[in-house]
Amino acid sequence: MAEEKEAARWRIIADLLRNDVLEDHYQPGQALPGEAFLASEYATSRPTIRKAIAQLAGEGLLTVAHGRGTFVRPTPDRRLILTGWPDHEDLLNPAYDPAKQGWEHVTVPSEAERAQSKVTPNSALFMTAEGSRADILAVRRGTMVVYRYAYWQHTKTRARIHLSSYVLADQVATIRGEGSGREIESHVEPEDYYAHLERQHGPLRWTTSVHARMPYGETYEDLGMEPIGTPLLVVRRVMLSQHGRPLEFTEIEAPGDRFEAASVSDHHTAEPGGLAALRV
Amino acid sequence: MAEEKEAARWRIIADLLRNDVLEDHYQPGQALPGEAFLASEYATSRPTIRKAIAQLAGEGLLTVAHGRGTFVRPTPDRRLILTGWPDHEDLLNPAYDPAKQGWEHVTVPSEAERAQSKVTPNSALFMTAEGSRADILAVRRGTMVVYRYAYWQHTKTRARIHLSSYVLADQVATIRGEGSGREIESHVEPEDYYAHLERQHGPLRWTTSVHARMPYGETYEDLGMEPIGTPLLVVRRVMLSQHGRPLEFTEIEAPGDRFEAASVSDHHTAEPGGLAALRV
DNA sequence: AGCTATTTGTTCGTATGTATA
DNA sequence: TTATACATACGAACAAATAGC
Repeated sequence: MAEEKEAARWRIIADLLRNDVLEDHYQPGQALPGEAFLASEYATSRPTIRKAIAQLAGEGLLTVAHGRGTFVRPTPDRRLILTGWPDHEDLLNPAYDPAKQGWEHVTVPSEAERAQSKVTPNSALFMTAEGSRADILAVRRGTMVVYRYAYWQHTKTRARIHLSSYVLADQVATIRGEGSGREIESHVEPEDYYAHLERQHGPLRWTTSVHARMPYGETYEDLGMEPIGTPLLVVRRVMLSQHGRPLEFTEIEAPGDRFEAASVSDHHTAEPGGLAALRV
Repeated sequence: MAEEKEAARWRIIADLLRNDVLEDHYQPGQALPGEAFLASEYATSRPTIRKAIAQLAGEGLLTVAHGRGTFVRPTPDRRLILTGWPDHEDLLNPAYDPAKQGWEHVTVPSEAERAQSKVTPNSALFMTAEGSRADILAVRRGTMVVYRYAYWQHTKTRARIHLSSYVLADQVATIRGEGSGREIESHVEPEDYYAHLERQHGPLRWTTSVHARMPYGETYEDLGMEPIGTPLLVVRRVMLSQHGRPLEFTEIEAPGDRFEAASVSDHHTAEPGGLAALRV
């Protein structure tokens, strides 16, 4: 017969605490007993209690606040990011006003630090495509693209998102030479990117994808996320020529606990209430 | 002027190690030096190193294996879950064969444990709606629904997903009485749920939503996920009557590092290669 | 404003257990 | 079997953030 190998103590305690949280033994927002109290309660040491709490925080169930206590994490309603709408706007167009969807531009902490940088929100920067950017646009690494970005904040809920866009550079500019000797002559203004691409390649096709990953680095602060236990939702919309060639893609990064992506089969009926959702 | 408050040592080390990983200083799959070595390398203690490593594991960058070492987590290609297709099949229909999409039924660890349970995959169980299930179907908690579930495994990649479905019980059965004295007379077989609902309420409308959360409990084992640092991708497809009344919804839970949800604007062109994607 | 009590955060040393090669 | 690696656990001390007076 199989020996009953007992689980680690911190795991047992985590299971007990998780049960208490899921069974509404503690209400959302409510503080748990202090670590010292729990340690004596479960006849163990503080490090063991902390390990159990860290586990539940990583599962998104608890939030730990230095000097204040440990709390059951409230689960806010998720705002909608509506995909698959018939019309596709250039959200990174400098002339685009997010206010009509209930959003406003914001400056995030990491931007404030590098204020002297060359890149600024909604400006267009020529750079080389690397990694997944190159893959999505189906070009070699090193191919030139135009990068634009912005941070938006939802006016009511103050939830933030990060938007970025990559346009194949040779679609909007003439590039001479190679490497560092490259010369770029832009002949399309960022205000006209989408109109220009549609004239050149229309009718356009679009694909949308949604995935999730764990955030790291400055993303937490920039998007005002919980430092642990919250995934990052990534929505990508790719513009394709009628022959299937990728021309541009827009990426939205949003805190996974505050947003969901949704689509409806019928666009003529039942628009979810007014400014509630972001259409992308 | 602002005092430079130094970050915690484990945080500094985590930043350094993260840089090494992201800069491909260590290759995916490669082992990092042992904890003891790193501790002496950074002139600190093993617990501090472990804290830094735990942070990066939570960010999905490292995988720690007991007795083997710490490794850079390989990022597998994500399989597609294609949403918004014109046809909507009942994936929980006992007659539905997942093999035609390249999948097979599997029994997961938590099922094996409760083998004597009344619920079995692809059987229909009458139960009461609670929490988000009730919200999605827009019914009061306690309203009866029919619950079905299954676990599928992708034949090639062995990636697993969890499917479940909830049908409003009064659509497929007659319910007499209240509470525990309730009597249920089912007059539609699970094989005919979708056809029956379409006859009663067609033409149908559909919405799809995608969100992410952190998994907990047995989900890790059941879906064969990394125990930390991987979000759970949740895809929900809701069947609505033409008047907007929710009748059923299907939910897919998938490991966030191995799946993404995608949709295309044009269904007539460029189906992504054969059996590659799950259409939902 | 300052002081104090409370609570979580960081770090170390140390010991022992368990999985893997 | 042995060596190596990670896992668990305890105790202790001090730092830092917060709340209340």
